[in-house]
Amino acid sequence: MAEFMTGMKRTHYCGDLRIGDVGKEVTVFGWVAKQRDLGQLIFIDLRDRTGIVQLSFDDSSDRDIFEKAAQCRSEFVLGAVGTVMERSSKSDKLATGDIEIKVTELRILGESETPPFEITEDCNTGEATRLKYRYLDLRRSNLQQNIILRHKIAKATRDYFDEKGFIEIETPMLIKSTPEGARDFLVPSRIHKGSFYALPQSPQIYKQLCMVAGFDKYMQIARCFRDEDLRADRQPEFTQIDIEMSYVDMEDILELGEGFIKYVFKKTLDIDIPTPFPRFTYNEVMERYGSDKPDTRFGMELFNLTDEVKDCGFGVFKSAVDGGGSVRGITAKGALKIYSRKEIDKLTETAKGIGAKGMAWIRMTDDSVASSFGKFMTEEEMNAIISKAGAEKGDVVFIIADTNDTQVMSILGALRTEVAKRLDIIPDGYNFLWVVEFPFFEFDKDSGEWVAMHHPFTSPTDEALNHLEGDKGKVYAKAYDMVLNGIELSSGSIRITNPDLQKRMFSMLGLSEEEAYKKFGFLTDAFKYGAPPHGGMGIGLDRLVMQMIKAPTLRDVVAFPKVQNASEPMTNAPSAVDGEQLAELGIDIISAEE
RNA sequence: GGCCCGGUAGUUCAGCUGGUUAGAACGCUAGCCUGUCACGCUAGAGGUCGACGGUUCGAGCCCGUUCCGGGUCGCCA
Repeated sequence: MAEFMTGMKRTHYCGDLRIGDVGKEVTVFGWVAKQRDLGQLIFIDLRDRTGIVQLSFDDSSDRDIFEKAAQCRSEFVLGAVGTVMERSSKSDKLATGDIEIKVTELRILGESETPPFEITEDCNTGEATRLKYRYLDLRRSNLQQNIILRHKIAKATRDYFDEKGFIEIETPMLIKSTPEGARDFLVPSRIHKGSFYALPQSPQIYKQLCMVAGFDKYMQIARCFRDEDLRADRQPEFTQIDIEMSYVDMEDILELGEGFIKYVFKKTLDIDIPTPFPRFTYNEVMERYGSDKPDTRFGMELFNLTDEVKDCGFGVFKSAVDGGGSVRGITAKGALKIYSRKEIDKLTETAKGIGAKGMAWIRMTDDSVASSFGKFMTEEEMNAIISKAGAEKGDVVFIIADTNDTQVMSILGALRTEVAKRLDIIPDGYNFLWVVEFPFFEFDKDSGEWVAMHHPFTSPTDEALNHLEGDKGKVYAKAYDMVLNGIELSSGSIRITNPDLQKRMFSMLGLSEEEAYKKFGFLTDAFKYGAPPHGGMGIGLDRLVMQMIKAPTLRDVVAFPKVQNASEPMTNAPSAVDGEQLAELGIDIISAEE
């Protein structure tokens, strides 16, 4: 039977006790991490969020306490009063290894069934089981440290922006659905049957209205929701450090963002991040890394073979070039041993999986140049390719050709990361960079139309204003992404505040004036009453924490995450609700899709 | 929705070409043990081999379907 803690008051956390505390009478609380019963001597490792301290029990002192200690099992909750003693045999594995508590009063405050997995730092139990018992998983010190670091980062974030004069403003969670971009999570209204709120994908519109309202500098650690499929770095609900400020241009925001990163890394990890961050245009990162969020911790940059092969005898290359596309490649240095023919075939399959029609290759062995297409090439052509590739003995070259240039680059971008992981050549470190000058429009091959790459309030560059209605492929946006080690950490833009320009943008996006007003009228109306120029950004807090501690997945930095099918294994959300609840909301029928 | 990987004791895994009673380690239970700290020793309990169906004299293993988990593509303005 569990006992009451009446009269006990904690004097110390377990992990805080040191040799200097010897002789003190202390009271500690925690969980039994381990009990070792040696017959007439019992040790209990007691754990709380700060660490572990050893309790010792001696048969020759108090018989009742000793028997109680013998009953203790893993994860029992204990309260213990005792004297801090220097250990006769010390442990260098614990921070508290020099001391132990000789217990004079012991209470079992909560018993525990045998837990479904051991609560240890190096627990290798499958994630599914751990997520089902997330509250136990979270007892593990490494996960606790993650969550505590997250708290510190959030605290540092508020401190930084507070110092810079930002005001944290809460924006609503129940908002109007605007079906652009990601899918909204919908919330039915009881009072307005048949109508729905949406959960915010970001506080975008409200923070812009805060600028119109005159708050000048806004920030919020804001929860955001997107009803899209999950990834290791994507959860349907996530937290964004959301920022907006008035009377700024892009430079001001980038500087603020860099300052923020520098501050947070220094405050929480004591790491110096050099600023300013390198800056690349969108076109440059695509050409060099095949990605709009490149990992620059390693090289293996893309090269362009279009000129070298435009007249060659290899039909695949030639027709790609003739069709308006390109032929590009990457060179994997010293990869010959790893990329056997069999491994190349596997990589080809990977490439096909991400949209490649095929993959050409060259293996630079000691005495020959083996390739999948050599027989179609003259020696000069082959030499030109090898020279452009910078390939030497021991290297393997991968080449992709397609009539779609962007496709070629992004496939190689994906292969570049894949190969680097396989070769294990990615060094530790934090490589920040900005990607700027994003194209405003993207040509959608399926529909044959130009579609916006950003939300419709993103400002085009000053230069683009002159030819907005001209070549859409040449219009660039005042948009910027902060990238860290191949992950998009932050995205932002300078907004349109000029009603005429906004009208032009809506019409270019194929939105009629009526439609635009229906969807965003409240914002464009607001801009009629004096809108300061403004811009901002949203920094993914979860991704930032994940990168800072080098966690492989977001689930390691979110206390109660969702799994791949968007459910929550502990509570089994989402779940069916009863008919009465639905009726009250005016939702009578749920029609099955199939 | 597509593709890839996985599911055997509480946990992590092994299980040969389909063949007798499905194993190991840790954990758990009981007993012994005065300086352990991955305590040690002895004994023991613990299994719908994810589920359903099929092939077979015989299925953990082969086939089909399905469920669950992970990754990824689509998707994420």
